[in-house]
Amino acid sequence: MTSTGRADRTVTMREVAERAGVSVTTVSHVVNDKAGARIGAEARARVQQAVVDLGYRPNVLAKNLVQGTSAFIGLVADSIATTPFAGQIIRGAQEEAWRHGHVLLVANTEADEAAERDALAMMLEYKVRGILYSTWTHRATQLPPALAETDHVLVNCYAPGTATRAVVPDEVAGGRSATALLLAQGHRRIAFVNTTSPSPAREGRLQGYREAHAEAGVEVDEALVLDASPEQEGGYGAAERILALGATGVFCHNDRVAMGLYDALRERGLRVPRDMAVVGFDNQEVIAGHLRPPLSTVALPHYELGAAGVRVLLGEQRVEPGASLRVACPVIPRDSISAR
Amino acid sequence: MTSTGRADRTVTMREVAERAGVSVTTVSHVVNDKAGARIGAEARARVQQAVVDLGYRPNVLAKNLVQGTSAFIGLVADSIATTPFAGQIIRGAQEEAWRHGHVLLVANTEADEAAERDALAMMLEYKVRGILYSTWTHRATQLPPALAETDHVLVNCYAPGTATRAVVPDEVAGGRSATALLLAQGHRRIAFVNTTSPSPAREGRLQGYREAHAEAGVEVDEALVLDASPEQEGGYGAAERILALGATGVFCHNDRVAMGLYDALRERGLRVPRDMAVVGFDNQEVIAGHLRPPLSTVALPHYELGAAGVRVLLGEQRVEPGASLRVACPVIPRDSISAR
DNA sequence: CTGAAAGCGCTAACAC
DNA sequence: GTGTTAGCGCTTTCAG
Repeated sequence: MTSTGRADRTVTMREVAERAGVSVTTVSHVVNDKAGARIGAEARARVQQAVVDLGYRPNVLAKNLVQGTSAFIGLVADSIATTPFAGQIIRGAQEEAWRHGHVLLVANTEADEAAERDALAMMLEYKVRGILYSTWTHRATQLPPALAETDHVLVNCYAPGTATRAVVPDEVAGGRSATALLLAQGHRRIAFVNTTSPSPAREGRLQGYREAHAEAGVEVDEALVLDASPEQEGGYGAAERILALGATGVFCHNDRVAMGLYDALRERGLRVPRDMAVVGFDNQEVIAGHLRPPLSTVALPHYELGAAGVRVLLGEQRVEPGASLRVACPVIPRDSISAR
Repeated sequence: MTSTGRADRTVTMREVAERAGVSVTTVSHVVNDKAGARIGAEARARVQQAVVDLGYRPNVLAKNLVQGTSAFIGLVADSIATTPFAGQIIRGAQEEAWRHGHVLLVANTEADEAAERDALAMMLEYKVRGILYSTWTHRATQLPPALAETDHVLVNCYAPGTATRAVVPDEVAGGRSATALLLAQGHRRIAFVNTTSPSPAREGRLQGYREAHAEAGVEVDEALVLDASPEQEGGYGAAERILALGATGVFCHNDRVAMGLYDALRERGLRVPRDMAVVGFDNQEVIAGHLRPPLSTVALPHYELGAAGVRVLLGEQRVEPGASLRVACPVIPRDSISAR
């Protein structure tokens, strides 16, 4: 009657014990490969056979209960929609959690306060090991009080003036890399189309832009720094000004802005990179990899943010209370900066 | 000493009972708002006060154990990366699960068999109520054996020749809608840039294209049906052929193809929609909403797929064994089909 | 080497 | 109205 059981009625350890003719203790020992447990080869084999025959699956919930620890890590995200970004954070967190034998409980709040309260309550009731509180876009945030009831770390956001640990992208270094890409090609008049909305990305990338110039010994003409809405429309609309400034290269606040800029340039019969070198930010796959020519950009490390968040939470990676771990933004060079 | 407790050491029901001077049963009754339980107003108040004072959070794991039911629903996804699509399925499933008092356990397998086995094992050990098995792109799939150990439904995929229930997008109706959009504007020579990869999307949308023509009493010139790789590059490359065919409107297999086509048209000095009306598919926000002009398209109902999957799993929505629930693909009209 | 027994935090009869 | 009691499936001393 050896068949991989379909657990209509869930098989318990006691049943395995009975079938193997041993006690539950013995079953527990062999199932968990207990270190200091000396089980006879014969008994062990019988147990293993019974496990297979019955299609036994341990009940983690019961195990957690008796051990007083759960292997849950909660991830609350303010948005999962719109872009692949949140998905990457989830993926990074999930895979890293797994690697450490933990399981991710995901809750999406769409920035709704009630949903957030419910989500946290739920996680606390599941006795999570800790909570990752993440936002879709890098920003400062207020901490919901319930977070204090368990260990937590912020992902892609930070709480100024608190002792909370955070994991965020290194915007400054990213801005520096993006600008350096252009500088390295010999560009000296590099426009920067920054976003209009105040954010760490806005400040950080601008600072990076300045630092890169300083490192290269190039003076920044502040007139080259523009603001535009951080979408295709913004980039499209900025083209005129960029051209008027005599820039030969442009660092765009994000890939969508670059996409809009591409359109505007094309309409004027200008070619990238021959007439204008362009660098984006975000590495939004659907866009950056498929523009003509493919867009050089700097990637936002969402996967890494999620993964690092888990490591910090589990104490695998140390971050001082109140400090932020800055994760590097890798450069993705493509064809928009040098003719081939 | 009324303070919202920070649960360093987790507070149990027994402690609440002691503080309130009642038995655990009473606490259980008031905490769960038990229907047939007559608890004195006085005792109830004392319990509620104790709950607050101690910062008590029920332990769902223990509750699940005794009740023999868990509130977990597993969602295994083959990919969470690349696009926002998987994210939307997750979001739909998560929110619908919540609405029914359930919690989503997410596992990402990146199409890796071992990861998939582990994911299923994990979910089974957590005694999930059922599993949603989803793929990133609509397709036929093989069922991993472990799935048979619990209730399950397929999301965005299907298993031909099995009794498994599935929830998939209605590609045919979607293709029909997209084509009808063009037909309604008076277009009679409508090119269809289909994908080169065999898939339900390829067959379904083509059938929809034909059906729409039939309904409008327009003969289909088969020469108007082209194949191209389902990305920007494919659309860009198809422009020449489309123009040669004398089409006045194009239905693109997806938004990315449409984006590539836009580029090619612009390079030739042609305008959308004046010189060519364009309709996409997928409603990939980052693209469709921000092309110039914004692209009319048909949305893939990923959120709904996830939500419907949960409903089917929980028996809220009936689907015959072996059958597929087809979810409508809503039309998203924008400016790419008629001059304003 | 193996088993008996206690108990994790909670619910659900069933007494009182 | 409220308390007692017996488990849920499992781990873990502690005996044998």
